[in-house]
Amino acid sequence: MAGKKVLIVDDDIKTVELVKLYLTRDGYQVLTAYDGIEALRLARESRPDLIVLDLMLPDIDGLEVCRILRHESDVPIIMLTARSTDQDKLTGLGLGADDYVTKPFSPKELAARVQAVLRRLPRERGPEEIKIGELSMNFTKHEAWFAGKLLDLTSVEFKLLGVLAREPGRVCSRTSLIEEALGYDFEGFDRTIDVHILNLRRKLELDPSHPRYIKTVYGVGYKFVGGE
Amino acid sequence: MAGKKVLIVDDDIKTVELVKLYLTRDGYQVLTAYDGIEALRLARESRPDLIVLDLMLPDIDGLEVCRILRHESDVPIIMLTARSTDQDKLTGLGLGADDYVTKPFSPKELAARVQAVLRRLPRERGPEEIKIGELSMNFTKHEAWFAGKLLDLTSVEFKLLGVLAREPGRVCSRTSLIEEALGYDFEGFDRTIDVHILNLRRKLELDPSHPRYIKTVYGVGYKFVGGE
DNA sequence: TATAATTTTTACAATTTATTAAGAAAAATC
DNA sequence: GATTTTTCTTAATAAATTGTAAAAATTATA
Repeated sequence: MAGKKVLIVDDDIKTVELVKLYLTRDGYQVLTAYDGIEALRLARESRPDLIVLDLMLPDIDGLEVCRILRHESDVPIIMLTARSTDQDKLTGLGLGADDYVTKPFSPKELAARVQAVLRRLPRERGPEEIKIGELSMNFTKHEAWFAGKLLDLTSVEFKLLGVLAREPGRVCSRTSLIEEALGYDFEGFDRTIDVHILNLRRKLELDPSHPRYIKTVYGVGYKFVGGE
Repeated sequence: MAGKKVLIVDDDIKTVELVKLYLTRDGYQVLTAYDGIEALRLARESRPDLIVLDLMLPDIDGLEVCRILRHESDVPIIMLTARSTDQDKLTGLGLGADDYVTKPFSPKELAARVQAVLRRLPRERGPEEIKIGELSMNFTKHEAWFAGKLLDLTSVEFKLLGVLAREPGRVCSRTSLIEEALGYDFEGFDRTIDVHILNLRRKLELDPSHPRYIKTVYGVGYKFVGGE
């Protein structure tokens, strides 16, 4: 596998260079940014596999950058914080960073953590690409293709289709779809799923009223089938 | 079905009380412990159906408690951990907790996870696919095939056939069929089963008036036989 | 802040399934 | 063979589930 891309964001050039040195030595492809704006631009453009993000940045707060990125992708983030007390505040905020490292840190330790976070990814996320019949989904690119065409899905639709398509044929109850696609903390109703299913069908079924791919199992839930 | 027993172990009274409130509201019977010793004693004595276990405990470490319990039973355990990084260490240790929840958590989310873990238990116990003679049933796909053809069953018919076919030859009374297929809270009449059996026979018997597979045991109930 | 996009809720229609009831048929009992 | 009990079958009704459109709420973006 070609070296994975890591984006380092910190306003201190020395820190950036030091970390870059270590990560490059470990075979990573390293991108750097010195402020939040640049970080967001690079993150969107180059789609790094991991981001090391400092809390204190000259323009946008690191917190804010983290929050924005979290809404756009699942890219793992390691937060650099000044004091260990900050860490608790951060975890409290439920930002969903994958790890926290307290400054000052040894670059070696950070490199080890980068490796650790990247190593556990595939286990947690499943394959990053699947194909079932005419459907193919790429989870790193966040793209779904059907019958040769790129589908324009919202993020909820994408997640929902992902859950269904990862196990073709398996019936998923609305409850399990909510847990897996919307999260355990979702507080809404079952029927929300119906509407998303309806919208999905409109986007990928030739005849949405007589679906060939996203099937209803009356009284149980929904399932995705290859279209046989 | 009577509420299942859940044991909550945490040294923080507020956390325990909050979780207890939510689980009680969901119909669970809740036991509580504030240290490892007490947790072990209660687990052995009361045999809860699930344990919510904090990692940090005043006397014995939560890790140790988990390890000990794992040697004594298969009771599902949900671990509460301080930071997501701890989770990896734990999974790495192969402790075999059934789920991990990072603090701070929403009590609602934890309640949902408790329910999810308990729900998937029975499915894990019974096989998800069975074959008896010409009949095969796949419970995750919710499909029943007979003589090479996919049967178009309603969800009650599917459940009914599942109960019968999981133990071929065993006679099931209408009462037990109702309990297992329609649920303990069903308030209707025995005769409902007769109609479902009739409909099932029409779907899988060559000659529904002279059934070869779904047999009537006069005065007792019904049974499924391989067709010998 | 205003605007657009997305997500969720609501409400009602359409559909499917479950249940009941009641007479006919079959089996057991006397 | 008549009687009683149990099961089978049909058909009408009730109940539950799903589909759909549109409004409301939320969230992202300019």
